[in-house]
Amino acid sequence: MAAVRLKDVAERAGVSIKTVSNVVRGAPRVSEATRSRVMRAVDELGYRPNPSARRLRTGRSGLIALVVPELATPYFAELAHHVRGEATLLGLTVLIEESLGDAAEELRLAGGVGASLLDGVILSPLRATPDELASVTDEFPLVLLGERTYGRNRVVADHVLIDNVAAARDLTAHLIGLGRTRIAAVGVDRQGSATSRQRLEGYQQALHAAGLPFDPRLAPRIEEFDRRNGLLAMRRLAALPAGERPDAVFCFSDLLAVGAQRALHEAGLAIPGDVAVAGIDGSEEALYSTPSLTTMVPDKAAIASLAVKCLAARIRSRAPLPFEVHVAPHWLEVRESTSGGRRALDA
Amino acid sequence: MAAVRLKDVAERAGVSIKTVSNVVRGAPRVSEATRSRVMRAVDELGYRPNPSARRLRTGRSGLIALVVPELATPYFAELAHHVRGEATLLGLTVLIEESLGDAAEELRLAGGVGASLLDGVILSPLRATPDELASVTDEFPLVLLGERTYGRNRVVADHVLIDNVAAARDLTAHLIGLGRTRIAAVGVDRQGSATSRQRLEGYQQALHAAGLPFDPRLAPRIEEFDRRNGLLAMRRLAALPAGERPDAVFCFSDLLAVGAQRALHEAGLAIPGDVAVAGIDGSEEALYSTPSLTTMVPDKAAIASLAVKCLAARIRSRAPLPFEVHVAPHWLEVRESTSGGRRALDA
DNA sequence: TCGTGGTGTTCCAACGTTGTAACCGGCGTG
DNA sequence: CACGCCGGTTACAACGTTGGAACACCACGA
Repeated sequence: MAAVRLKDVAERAGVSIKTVSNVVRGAPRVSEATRSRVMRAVDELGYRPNPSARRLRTGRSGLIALVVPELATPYFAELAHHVRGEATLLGLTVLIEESLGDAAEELRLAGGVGASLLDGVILSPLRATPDELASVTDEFPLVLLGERTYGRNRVVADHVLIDNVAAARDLTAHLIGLGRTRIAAVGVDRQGSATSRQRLEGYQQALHAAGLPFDPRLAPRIEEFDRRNGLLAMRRLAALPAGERPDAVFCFSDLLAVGAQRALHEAGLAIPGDVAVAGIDGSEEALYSTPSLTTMVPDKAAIASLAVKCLAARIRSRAPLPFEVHVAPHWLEVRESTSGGRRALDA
Repeated sequence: MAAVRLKDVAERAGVSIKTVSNVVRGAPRVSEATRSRVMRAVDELGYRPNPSARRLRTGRSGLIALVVPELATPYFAELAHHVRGEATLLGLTVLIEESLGDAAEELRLAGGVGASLLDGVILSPLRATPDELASVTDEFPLVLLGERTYGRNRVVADHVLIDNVAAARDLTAHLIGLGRTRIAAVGVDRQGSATSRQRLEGYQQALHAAGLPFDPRLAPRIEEFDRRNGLLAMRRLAALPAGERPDAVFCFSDLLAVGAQRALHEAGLAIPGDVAVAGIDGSEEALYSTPSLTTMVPDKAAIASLAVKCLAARIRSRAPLPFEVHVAPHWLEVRESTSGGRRALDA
């Protein structure tokens, strides 16, 4: 608490308030003598600048928000972890918000909540469309994760993403490479989110390249990317007549894959003997599941780093920069759920 | 960004700034006529109060922090989710911080970071001792999760916790009730955190009540409550000579249990046939693991609710209230990892 | 000796809000 | 009819900080 103000420090050091302000902000034009004298007074009194006053005066709060659909989703929790770390490096504080998959809430949060509380927002949109978000983006620094403009040519905001189509294509190709021919895709959502569409696209490309037909029955619709939906979808797939049952499942998230594994376990089907399973996210949960889960890993550290740096740059320059699209790397981790066997993890 | 101020609204409504302020704050002494006129102006201009200015004037920011060791831990992610929900109900915004298990960082964050940014803090301490935290607590609203004073009689802060000793005792008793006699405890940490000590205590109480000896070799020391430590600890336990190997494992977290299950899987031991496994946390991951994991569930919603309400009360009353200790309920979920079988989840 | 220029410091005002006190008008009461 | 009271409104100052202009000081060259 200790309401130590610039004024107190100034009196102690025998200089004016403004000089103390100059020192603590690291402004130039301060002699070494006064600087050290002021710093000593700062340390002795334990002065900490008042963020509200600073914000009121400068219009900058040093506060950014990360908006994710759901914090308890491992992927977003891990991402939040990385974003926080990256932001701390840049002297920014991160406010984490949940949209809970509500489009209106996403739009509200994209605009900066209490507007003048935040300098900028990193948003992982689930329902809100690029067009809707475009209205915010001229006035307020906003970086989008994993979305991309469709339909129109113009980019409406900064984007950081992985190549979802390629990731899905490569993962499907991996399953095809195992000799599987009836490959299901679990993750086509009813609302038609961009992520879902892109992964379906990659999946279809891989099927097509291998001369395999696309069977809509193997691409059931789901509501959310969570364990429960994976479980329910896989139960239905496992219940298909013998010849029509899939021999591999490409899940659009690790959580879906974990749910699918559970359904296969209940149905008494072997993984990968009867059905191979793969996910996307690179969550630690996937590594430790039984069997360990093959997954396509987005480089979360890179995504976080690019997003924070991009946002920081946009905040710094008030002038409207052209929007950028950054693509983060991804890679495949092949594990027991597609390769079989029982290896010790190197943990 | 639409810098609409009280002044703008006042001009539009033809009243003074202060009257507008009174209206938006819901202060009494405003006639219905002016109230509606002002509200209309507010809506038309899209006025949003400036949090920084408000905070500067009132000393309240409506911002609280939740400090957890690690966001990517499912338990804390779920807890954060609940805390956010509860705080939103009370009109508070939550800033989520990670201490990364560093005592100094915990102390710094307990003090409110930039002090004057936050109204209060909910801290889940891992390393910092109650005595260290006591220095903060007189000056700054602080609620602790899951710690409790030891050694001294005085309570140094508000606490919200579950009865860890009882939870551990009941869970161990459950394992004993299955007829197991060599029950390992995975979760004794080197730093001797309060949580770890309390759970060990409950474990020992249950052993004692059943007339079973305490074998220190079955209570290996670990570093963290994560999957990796569970894996490594269980590997060592599984490598014990036949007669000394445990036939059940009580893990102090679900993550440890998941790691332990993985080690048993690698060692070719059956769960629960050879070794029964149980955890604490009630994470969703535990429900979907293979086999599904018996776990002691802390009522996270209750913990979050109690913590937020307690903190809000302390913030409201500047006067030093006596410290309170709230105990949240917990219950046992018995699943395949101790009961055997293969049931369909009712999801 | 006086300017000149640069360097270091101070003074003033303002950011948007709210608490306090003062103000105004109308009503009920003596 | 005068007075006091109270509901409703306004004026003013202050919260802690920083940008800009003004100011003092020193060394230097004219």
